[in-house]
Amino acid sequence: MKKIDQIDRHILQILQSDGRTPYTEIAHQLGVSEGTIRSRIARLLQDGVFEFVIQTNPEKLGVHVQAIIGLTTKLGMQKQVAEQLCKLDEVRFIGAFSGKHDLIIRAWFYDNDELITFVNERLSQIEGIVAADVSLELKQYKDSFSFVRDDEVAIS
Amino acid sequence: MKKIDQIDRHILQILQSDGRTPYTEIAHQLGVSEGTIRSRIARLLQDGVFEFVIQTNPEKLGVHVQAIIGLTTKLGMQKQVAEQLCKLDEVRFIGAFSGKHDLIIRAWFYDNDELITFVNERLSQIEGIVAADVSLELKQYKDSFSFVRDDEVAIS
DNA sequence: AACTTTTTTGCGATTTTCGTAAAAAAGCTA
DNA sequence: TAGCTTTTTTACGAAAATCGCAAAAAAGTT
Repeated sequence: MKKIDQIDRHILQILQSDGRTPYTEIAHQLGVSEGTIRSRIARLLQDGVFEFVIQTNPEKLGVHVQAIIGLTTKLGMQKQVAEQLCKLDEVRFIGAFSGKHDLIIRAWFYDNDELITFVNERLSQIEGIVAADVSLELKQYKDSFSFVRDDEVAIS
Repeated sequence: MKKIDQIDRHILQILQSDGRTPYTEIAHQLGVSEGTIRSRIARLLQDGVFEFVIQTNPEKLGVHVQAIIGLTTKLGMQKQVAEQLCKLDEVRFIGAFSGKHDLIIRAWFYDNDELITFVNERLSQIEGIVAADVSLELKQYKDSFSFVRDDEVAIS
């Protein structure tokens, strides 16, 4: 995989604020040709550096309840539990962690009922989960998923 | 704000797997005109239902360390702490929660040194943080941020 | 049923993307 | 460093997508 340079970072920075910016526009901003932007984006996608996606606003879709759940798993069953969890649409994040909990997941629900049902019926049926520590999200202050720091892009 | 219907959900579902799908292509898949897709997307963006963004792969950008940190804040200072944290580029998620921790944040770093520096120098300088409980991410199984369940989109 | 409002469609003009070959730049070797 | 190879950028016509907007259709109201 080729090294990512300043031009690449600049492209990523522009796309993280609007993933649909035309290549011609990016080219104009960076002072290079459209073809350059095109081939670089193709390479970055090829190398799996980034993907074009959308970020939906949960509230606007009626998703009023989000939770972070710390899970304790039976020794040796962590991977298997994670794989089961991956299948669930309500679960948006799953990670293995050092610390109090073996797995930490983040999930979203239309309402409290759905959350309760999830914990009582869905989680309890997954073999290998020993304990679940639920934290209800009361307010979200920030949520981003693209990592190109402003100070890493030279101002041109 | 207008109600979101099946066509809107279908549009969102397509865009969540490729945020750069041409409107003509979406129109073709749904059997409506390009103009319909265009006006609906304009409305959804207008209403703040979703945004076009990119998702970067942390590892590919040299971000090898991610952590979830549970924070305990001094009573009445939670909002103020959250606002300070928002300014930090390393912090990708901040939420207020019920449960053991008042705030839970997720942050990313190039290496362990940066994480240590973050906890010791950055966090410690924020007025109102009483305790920080760090969990290191060992492996990520899933991470998505668009909520349109497959079963909510009628197969056409 | 008649009227109003909203949504969809159609289509030409404009803009963007795509394919590709030539030019330029960057690397490499002796 | 000159000469050669590989990679990247540029240029530009063809194809495709987006845009602007007016007419038609559909949905909602009284």
